[in-house]
Amino acid sequence: MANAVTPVILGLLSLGARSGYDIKTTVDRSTRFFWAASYGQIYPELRRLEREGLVEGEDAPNGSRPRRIYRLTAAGREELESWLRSQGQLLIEHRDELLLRMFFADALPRDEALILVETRKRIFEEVLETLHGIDDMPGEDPQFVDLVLRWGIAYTEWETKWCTEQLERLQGAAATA
Amino acid sequence: MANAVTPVILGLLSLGARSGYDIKTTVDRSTRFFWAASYGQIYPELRRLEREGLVEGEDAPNGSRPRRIYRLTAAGREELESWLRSQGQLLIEHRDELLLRMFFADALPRDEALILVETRKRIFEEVLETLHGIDDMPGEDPQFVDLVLRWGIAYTEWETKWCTEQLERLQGAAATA
DNA sequence: TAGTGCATGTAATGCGTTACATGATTTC
DNA sequence: GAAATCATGTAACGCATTACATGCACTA
Repeated sequence: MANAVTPVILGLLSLGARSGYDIKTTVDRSTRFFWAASYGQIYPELRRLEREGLVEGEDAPNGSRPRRIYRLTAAGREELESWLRSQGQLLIEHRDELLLRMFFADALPRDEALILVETRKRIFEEVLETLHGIDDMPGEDPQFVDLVLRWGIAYTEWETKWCTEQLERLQGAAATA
Repeated sequence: MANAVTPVILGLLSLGARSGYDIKTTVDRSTRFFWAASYGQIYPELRRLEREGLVEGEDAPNGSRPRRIYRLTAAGREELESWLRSQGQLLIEHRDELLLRMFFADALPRDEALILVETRKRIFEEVLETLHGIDDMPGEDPQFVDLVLRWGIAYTEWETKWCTEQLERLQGAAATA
């Protein structure tokens, strides 16, 4: 995989032919929660993948508005499957500024520190609404696409639950202190 | 906050004076799970923060081996607190290649797709061991530092539990199909 | 005395995001 | 007819990682 968008492009095309614009739109509704992608990566990579023979582009203009949809070639599907089966080190990288703030919350008075936990809870509640909105969208998703959406909802619910529990615990401790 | 390491540096110095090397070592045992930092960021930023008067460096060589430890100034503490209290958009960004693979697992035969879930479970079990190792390290942590470590352990346990449940569900579904 | 850990530092590299440019089509 | 959406594309920018350079101190 040449770069970070490569598997996203091959993967999304395995679910159906799409334009670069479609890929970006789909990413923004699905993988962006754990794997983002921008136009600046997608368009150059599509052309590179076509040169390499992993995808095939076809002009499909809407009237005189240009449009090019890509489909996976046999070689592209093989490449995708080989990535899915690969054993190497897989990347997990989180940047979570809310956690970072909680980590240093000892520098604040206790009541203000607790607000940070409340804020985290509120933000995940908002994410949960977004995810339910996606879940309610019409159309059947492939099984594992759906599985990952379930994961997102379950994870987000877990986060809000954790915040609630910790707030109770910390506030309880304050009462008995 | 000028860049991504700034809050980490100010935050860690709020817990005690440290050298750049110490900061990197501490980050690698703590925040790196949700906020990484490299030497290439830390050393230049320490000097910038000193120029700005947010930290104060003092030479503290070990024999003839040079060493410089930094402490937070009053201005630095204010900057940290103001960041902790800031209301703006806070960044949450995940890159999780294991989830990405699960998302596209429909491209594989079912039994191989399930292996991806098993792999995810195994990897989080390994992370859990790492975290227990950190937890077992001697020394008292400040309350919120400890809270975030608890978070890490609880989150990782949740991940393994989720994988176990989904494997059971998916294997059960296969049996009745 | 060889290897590991302590300690600082930077240059090169690689990469992704942001911002901008352009223009057609659909919707209100 | 204005605004939003569809659609493609790239140049500039910012930023973090990687890799390298250097050298002392401790320990097996």
